[in-house]
Amino acid sequence: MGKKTMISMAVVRRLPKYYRYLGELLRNDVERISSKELSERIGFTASQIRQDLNNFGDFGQQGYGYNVRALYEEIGKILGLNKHYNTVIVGAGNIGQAVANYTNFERLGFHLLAIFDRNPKLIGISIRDKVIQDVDNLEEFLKSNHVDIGIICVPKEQAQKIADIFVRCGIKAIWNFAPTDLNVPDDVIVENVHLSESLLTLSYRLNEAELFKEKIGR
Amino acid sequence: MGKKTMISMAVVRRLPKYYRYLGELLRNDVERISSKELSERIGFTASQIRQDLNNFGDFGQQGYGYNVRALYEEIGKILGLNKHYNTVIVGAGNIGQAVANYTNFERLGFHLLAIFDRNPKLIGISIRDKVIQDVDNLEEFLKSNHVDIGIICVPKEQAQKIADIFVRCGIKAIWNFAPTDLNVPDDVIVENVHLSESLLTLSYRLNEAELFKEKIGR
DNA sequence: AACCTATTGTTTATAATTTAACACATAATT
DNA sequence: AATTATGTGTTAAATTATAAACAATAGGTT
Repeated sequence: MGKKTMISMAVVRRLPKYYRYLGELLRNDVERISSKELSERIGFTASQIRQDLNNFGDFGQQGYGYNVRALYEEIGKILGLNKHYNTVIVGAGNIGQAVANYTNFERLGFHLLAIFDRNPKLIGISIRDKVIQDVDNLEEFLKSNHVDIGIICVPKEQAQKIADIFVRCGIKAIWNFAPTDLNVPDDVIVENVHLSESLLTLSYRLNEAELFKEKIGR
Repeated sequence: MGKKTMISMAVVRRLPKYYRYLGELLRNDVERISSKELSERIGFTASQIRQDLNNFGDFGQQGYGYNVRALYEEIGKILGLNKHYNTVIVGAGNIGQAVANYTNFERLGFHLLAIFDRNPKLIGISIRDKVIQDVDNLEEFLKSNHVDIGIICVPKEQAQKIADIFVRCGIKAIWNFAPTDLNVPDDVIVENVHLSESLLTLSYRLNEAELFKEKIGR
């Protein structure tokens, strides 16, 4: 029987939240937890939690629940956190610097190899021991260093060009902060962080009640 | 007949993307567009586009399609972009500064009133003409200034405390960059930007194939 | 040791979301 | 002016996601 059913994105996007909550429980020395109790904390139904976890294995035990440490570690493995990733950031503006400085990523196994920019005023400056390099050297760098994840923090006009370089150099995962949709082959994964879209969603929700009040009014 | 059916989040989260694509079309002097053509560009089905838009009104015309400018403006209104919002940022670290410097938000109508931090080394420094203030003055500031959106960019340990202040001062919308879930009353909207969760999702997807290869193997 | 309780993994039911179908209206064409 | 194309709004069908139900099993208790 061919390939196991792939996991839906709905499930996948909940995994990091499980991981976060289990990490907290672990730090609070909680040894075991039932789907019901986790449900009350995390805000998913107990049923959903059991179903989500069962996509990946039988981690629980009847009458007992889940061992917090074991489950935490299992989900870590599922998320690929048992491995190490090399990353580069392209674009050393505000977002690029923010990402570069977020030391927690390093702790999770995401190692920043280099930072690139095209602004001569930034090239040469150091961020966390990394000298910002000229983006013209990006392709050469990627050819002589193994990079797992390329992080795009340039303005949207330049984002596709950077993505093309990443693809050409064999990078299979792109974390994209530019407010645009990148065009890449099917075997390359793009994860977008679109701040504007998040803000506009907030703005929508802030106005939703009023929006429909008006509609009914007329 | 009571209240109009609320719009599902699935739909709402697509609205900013419509807005973005329509803005691009507008800048390229495209006058009209059909759901089919938009579908090919934006990557949603034509059917979905028509259904999404129809939640808010009859914006199209049979045999013609949608007028790009009119639709762009309509969606802008739906997103609440015909209004003006006052915002404050709490936390002037890397992310706080990145958000503060993102001038595009200003263009969309989100006006930054003030920035707060508790670090004495940051207090007094200016970011885009705003002097970083002591977070101890936050509550007082909020009482004498109308703020629509509170932006939390502090470490997770302090995030709830800031959220409590926001709530106490009547703020109804919080944009949260701290990697934690905030506890607020039902009438307060929280929009999270959880960078770690985004990165872990990417990491998961990068490993998914391998994950199930192993599973089958045993 | 037998029984009761807790809690899982899994199946079944319900709800939400997405896609397809199509009647009908407008625009373009002959 | 009549006819054909296009393309919407809307209803129906299919798919996906979530929640509920429950049999099975381990742990705790008398």
